[in-house]
Amino acid sequence: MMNKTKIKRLLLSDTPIASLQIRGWVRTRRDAKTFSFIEVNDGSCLSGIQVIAEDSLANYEEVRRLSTGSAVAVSGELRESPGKAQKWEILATRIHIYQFAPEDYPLQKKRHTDEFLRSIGHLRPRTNKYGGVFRIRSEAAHEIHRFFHERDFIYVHTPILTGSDCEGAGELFRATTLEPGDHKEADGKDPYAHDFFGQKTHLTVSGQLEAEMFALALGDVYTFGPTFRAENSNTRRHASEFWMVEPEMAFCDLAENMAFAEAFVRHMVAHVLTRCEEDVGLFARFVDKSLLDTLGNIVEKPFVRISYQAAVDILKKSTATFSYEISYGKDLQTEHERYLAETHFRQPVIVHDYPRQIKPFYMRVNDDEKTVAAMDVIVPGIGEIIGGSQREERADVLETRMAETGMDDSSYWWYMDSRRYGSVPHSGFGLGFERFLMLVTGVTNIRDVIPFPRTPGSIDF
RNA sequence: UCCCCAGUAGCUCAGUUGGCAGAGCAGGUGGCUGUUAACCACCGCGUCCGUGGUUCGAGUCCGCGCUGGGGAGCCA
Repeated sequence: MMNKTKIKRLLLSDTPIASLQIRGWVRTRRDAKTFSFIEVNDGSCLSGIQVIAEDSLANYEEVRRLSTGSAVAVSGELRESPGKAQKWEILATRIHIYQFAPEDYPLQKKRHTDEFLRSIGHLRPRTNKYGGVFRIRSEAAHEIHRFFHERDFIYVHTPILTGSDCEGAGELFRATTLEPGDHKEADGKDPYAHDFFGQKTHLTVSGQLEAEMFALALGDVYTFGPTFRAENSNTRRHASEFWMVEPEMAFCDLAENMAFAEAFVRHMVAHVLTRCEEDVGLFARFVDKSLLDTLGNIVEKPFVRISYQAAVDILKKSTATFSYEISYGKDLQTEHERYLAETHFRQPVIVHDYPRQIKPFYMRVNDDEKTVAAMDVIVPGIGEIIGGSQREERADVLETRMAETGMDDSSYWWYMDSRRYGSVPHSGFGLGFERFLMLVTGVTNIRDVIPFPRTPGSIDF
């Protein structure tokens, strides 16, 4: 059996090839008098390759019936194409048909709406746009690991199942083997005593606290995996299951943290621009005309850095009208963040040093006692893509903060321990992987950068 | 969870003051052609989201529900 060749490799060839085989799916077929043009795509890249099927083929009558979506193996010769639109084509010597796609194949040779394609999520990766999204997703995921590995970060697999009652970020999904009725316990005892882990258990909302423990042992670490939020968020920027990249660095303060976050985002954008050029080109042409400008801007210009106080001052002075009042001590609203990144600065902005009362317990209290060493990276079009902070390393201050934010510190004894035995300044952040993908593709709905998205009321496929 | 918009052929949509359900694409047949979102001719294609109401008559107006989308909140 002849080995199959990926179309991606063939298109890069600088010489004809006498004999090869490709396997893929028919995108379109056009008939000429004595032969047929078949465009075959195998998913390895955006482009397909043009196959010339002459009427001398043994099964030419069948070949002429090949429809969009049909699966084939084509053996033949790679030769220069006399046509204008492509350099190479394959002159077929044999076409094996795995299966015809019948006429009710939902994907046509035309533009479909994203809404329709979501309803056929099992087929949409066969389209140009979604093939591109998921090739870019794969390339970016791979590069994240390479980026950290190159910088001597240790990759930590933090748990998906957690016993922490509250990790300080959002609503949690319950994980249980109990049946719904079993949760009632007549004698007033903890109903979860009989559950699988003997206590209330949830899906993780962040690997940060566990990552901190490893940073305080291994220096620089990161996690990259799924996280779950049971929030009833119905927006194009939220999903119930999404992936986060969370570096955590010992001996690192907020300024170093911000510098690292910026370097990370810029590296990733630059990498996608060069390594996924063809797919990014598709998005720049059909999805977001300003995509290349936006991404070039991110790669070339340093991010703006302003304190929360300065951001509030800018917003107060601005002539723009906001539906939410802006005042010191209140969190920035989406409209405020968008104004900063899209109207005022027109480039990514890092806002830092937020009021302590609007931020979680683990963020380090600054010397002014009023603010914490937090930072958010806001990018045009997406909003917040990174949230991070320097962590509170002082045990007594941390205890105060936990009390202040109404947390039960008994379940965090292990977290507190890390502040008793060789505690050091350390920092980290979380990058929403899907939001990054929205940024580099121009895709405006998070459901369209996740293979099988989970959102409130929707868990098909 | 709140506010707004939408749901008509396989897909994308039009459908006027309420009066016989339409087009393009896809599919089928034939023609033409080193074509490339091919082209030309002909053919078929409907639970007008569901439900109740108003009316001589509802795709169209009204109530309720379902689904999808956008915005907000929450957040990454």
